[in-house]
Amino acid sequence: MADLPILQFEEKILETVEKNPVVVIIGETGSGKSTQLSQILHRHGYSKRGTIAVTQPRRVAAVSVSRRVAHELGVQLGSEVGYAIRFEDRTSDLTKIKYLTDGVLLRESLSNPDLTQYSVIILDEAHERSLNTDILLGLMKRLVNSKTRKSNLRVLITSATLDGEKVSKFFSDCPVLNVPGKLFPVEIVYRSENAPKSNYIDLCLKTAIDIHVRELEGDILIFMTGQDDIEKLVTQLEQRIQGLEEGSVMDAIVLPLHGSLPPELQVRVFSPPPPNCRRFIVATNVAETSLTVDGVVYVIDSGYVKQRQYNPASGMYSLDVVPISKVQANQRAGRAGRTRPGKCYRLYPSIVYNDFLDATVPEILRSSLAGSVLYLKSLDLPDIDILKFDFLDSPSFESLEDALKQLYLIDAIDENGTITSVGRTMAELPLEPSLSRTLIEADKLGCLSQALTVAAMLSVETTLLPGRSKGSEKKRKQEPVDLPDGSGFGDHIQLLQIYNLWEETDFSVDWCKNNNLQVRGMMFVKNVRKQLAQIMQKIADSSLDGGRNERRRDRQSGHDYKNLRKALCAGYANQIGERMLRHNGYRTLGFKSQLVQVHPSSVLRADDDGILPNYVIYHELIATSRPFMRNVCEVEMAWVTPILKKLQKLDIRKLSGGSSQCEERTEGSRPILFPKEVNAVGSPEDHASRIQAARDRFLARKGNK
DNA sequence: GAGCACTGC
Repeated sequence: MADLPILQFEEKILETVEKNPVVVIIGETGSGKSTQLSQILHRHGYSKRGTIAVTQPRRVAAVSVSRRVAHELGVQLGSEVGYAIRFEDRTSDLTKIKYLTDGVLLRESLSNPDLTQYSVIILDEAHERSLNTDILLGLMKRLVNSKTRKSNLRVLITSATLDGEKVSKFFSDCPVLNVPGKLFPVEIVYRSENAPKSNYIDLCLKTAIDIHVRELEGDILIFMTGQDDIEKLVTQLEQRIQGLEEGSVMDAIVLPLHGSLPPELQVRVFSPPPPNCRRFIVATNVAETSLTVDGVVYVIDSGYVKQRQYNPASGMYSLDVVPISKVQANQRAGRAGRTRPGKCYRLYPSIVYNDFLDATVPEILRSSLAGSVLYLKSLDLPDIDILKFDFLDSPSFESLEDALKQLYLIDAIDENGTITSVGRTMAELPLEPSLSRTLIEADKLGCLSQALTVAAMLSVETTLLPGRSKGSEKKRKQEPVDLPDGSGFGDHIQLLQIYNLWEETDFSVDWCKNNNLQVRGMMFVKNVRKQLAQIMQKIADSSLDGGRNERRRDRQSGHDYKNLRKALCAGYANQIGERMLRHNGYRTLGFKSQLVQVHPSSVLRADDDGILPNYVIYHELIATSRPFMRNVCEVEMAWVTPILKKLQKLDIRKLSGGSSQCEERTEGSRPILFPKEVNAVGSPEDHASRIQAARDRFLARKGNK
């Protein structure tokens, strides 16, 4: 600890923080910023008039860093030093340094907008630009300029080299302090411009084998885009390694590493290799920030990453392979220099690197903003127009208006854009707006218990069902599992039935395993459901122990889950599909109609003539090979009609509080015009150009600083 | 008849 670079800057940091409400700290990896900044301020009395908060984008980081700090200070975790993450608050009245996820801090500011309990707020890893961090940045700016909060708040923001100036500018040119890191030098090897074009998996393979044959010992970390490519490369690497002449090179093992890998296989990368054996770790960007693998000396960087993007014009998500940013490329390279000098092989020429964006396009420019806009509306910030909220990178009008329309259709805001009482209740729930609206409706219709289960299952859905790797596919076919089928009504109902069966086994771990369900995922669902139930308890009309009655009612009414489906229809009023005549394609209803299909993984059942229901609600639209509705549920026309009437009344001018499109809006000194016609299109073909346009806007703004 | 990177309340 004594030799951490940041400690040499203690005086300078204190002096700067003393004089300035906001300070940006550029701290490279190994600088010790995450553990030391809070302690420096604590030592010098900043914790006397309030707690020092340090936010982290990830739960594991909040826990592990606070543990380190408690250890360094020689105190019990949970006393002077503690942490707070969802489901776990290990702080007490004694706590002076509190590590928390940025999501938890956002929840806290919902009940105490001035955050008066804190004397200092440190936003750590702000350069990752998570959606939550970006909203916090905007809130912090209001807070330090606020006249109501007199208590002298200090805000520290840690960022990456390439982005510090921008953050400083956002906070009225606040000072920027540079703290060097403690990484070993990493030699960067670019691909030659004249090298022949080649498939990137082949390139990875060739480069990795070259390193193995020519270079000294040390593990190799290879950054790929996804599970498929990883599996292909792993197989090919294993074959090539077997083909090498025995004794000519050291032994080698190849390990895949990605998010959907079962935890027990993930941890393999943390156990050291046998002696005289090189490890090839083939990873997605989990290995960039979330997981740190020791022993890596060589990094191979494909230059690509898979990113999820939202297109507000079509309401559709897509998952695209895009070039990484310079910040990301440097982060990847840094993984080679943690224990000794290393090498990073970039599979692209340096001119390609120079063309990368400085920083990754922030999440706030790539997401549906309904939840965030509802959150901001519920804060009741004085004199605030949501379309003019001061973001570090403002989302497009189109994206904000899309959010407003969605919120209007599910009754969270009225026709003037004002938050409703339903909307306020929704904001209290840690769910996406469609699901929180479903819970409120379900409460009215007497099926809250069921809706709680569906909402909980859907909010962890991705980690739940078995991986789709070929191995497990085979396994599943050999011993077919007997999961319920949603009685033909669709996926929401299936999720409910699965949970109910699990509950009947008294939440048995073995039952999960036998049915190919991820144990940790299911446990998380149970926790989420409990948390949601507690929040609903405070506001619910009906009592919650009615779960059994609900089920009995459903049995009596022939298992049609009518009330639940009706509640879902209210929650997903902005996500309804109407079947086309004579075939099973659907058209989405709403302000931007799309032609879509039910995702093949759905359990929605066709009738005897092979015809699907006339109306369905869907959880999300995802464009892969074609536009699909994922997670659908049958609804009835009678429930849809009133929604269509409401849709016709929609007036975006009123909704956005008078500021319609085409209004001039200044950003810095340069006015930006948003032409009306951008909203008129929305076919999937537009999508690529739309993402490009978003990137261009982002670049233009950066160039304008 | 397709398949999805990573987080978080």
